[in-house]
Amino acid sequence: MRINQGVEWAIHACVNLVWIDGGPASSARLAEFHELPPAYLNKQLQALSRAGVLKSVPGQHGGFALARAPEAISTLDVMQAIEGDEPAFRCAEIRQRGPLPASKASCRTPCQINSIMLGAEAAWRAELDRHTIAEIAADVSATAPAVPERVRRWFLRGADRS
Amino acid sequence: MRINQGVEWAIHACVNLVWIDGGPASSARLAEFHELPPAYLNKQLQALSRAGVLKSVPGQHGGFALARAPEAISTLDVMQAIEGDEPAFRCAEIRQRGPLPASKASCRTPCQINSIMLGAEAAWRAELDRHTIAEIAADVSATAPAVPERVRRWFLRGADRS
DNA sequence: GGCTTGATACTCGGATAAATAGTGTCCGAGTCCTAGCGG
DNA sequence: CCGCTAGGACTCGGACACTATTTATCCGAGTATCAAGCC
Repeated sequence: MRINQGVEWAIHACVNLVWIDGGPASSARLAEFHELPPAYLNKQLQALSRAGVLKSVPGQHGGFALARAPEAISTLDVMQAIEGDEPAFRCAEIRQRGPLPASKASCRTPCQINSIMLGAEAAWRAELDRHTIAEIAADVSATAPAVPERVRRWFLRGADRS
Repeated sequence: MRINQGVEWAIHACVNLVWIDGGPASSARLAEFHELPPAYLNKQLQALSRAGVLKSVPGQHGGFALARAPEAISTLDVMQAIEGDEPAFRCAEIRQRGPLPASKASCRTPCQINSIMLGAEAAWRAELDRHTIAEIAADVSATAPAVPERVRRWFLRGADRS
């Protein structure tokens, strides 16, 4: 089992967007900042756009911008946007197969294994939901106060360069 | 992201082993009970054996048996035996790359994103660790009291048939 | 009759192929900006 | 001088290859069982 690399990329991108005041930045430029493959990052950001986390701005000075306040974007939102909202564990209901299948009456209640797995995933998501993009940005600027301004300048300089 | 199907199979297999009093059952027979590919289930059970959850008994009337009491086997144990113990989220430290890499002083503290992700996974594992094989078996026999005995008979009948 | 010994049937165990999900790339549709043209 | 228009450059967006992981399978090594032969 492995979480998509894109999740990490997307969160970093969102944090960077916070520091440039949510203003639109192109996927190419966001990718350049972390030496990522631009087209693939673009694909991830598209997913975030579809999920309503980001909004895409077409045109020359377009790009991706935060769709709402960073306090209202949790890491879970980003995660689900990229991974999809289907659970990691999918019960195949094998208890209903084989020479001694579970009776239909038994299957009225969901499979215990499934319940446990889904419960654990719920705990996992709840923990992710407790942390927002704004919180991450605040943490970083607490440990390295100069970073946000430097990042902002780098993105603006790029805008000037064009 | 997707959890290995083998996890579900392995837990079902463990529960069945509880009902036949932990006695050894061959992977072929365990597979037959749920219409699973025998060789592949065998592979999963091998992983559990390596992890010390099951013990393998070679020879004619051999198979796999619980290595310890079902109360001492959590769903997390089974999960980690099959999925491995490396975290689902692996930070690539992309903050250290690109034109504006994070300073080494900043990297003294772990990446905030990584911390959040690992914390969420810890919550997930903790939840899985709260449930044991014995608990699942008890739940099933509470909703369908006849099942354990019927399963036990089926496995024993198989032993007789040989 | 009891013990040794060999064959046998069954088990696990790891090495080896298909299928699927993740990773990465490409080019087209659409939009905004800019520069030139006419009024 | 001001408004209109055509062109261009840049953006997202989804369709198309490539790689790694998961899924599935096969055959060999090893062991307990069992039966026959020997003491």
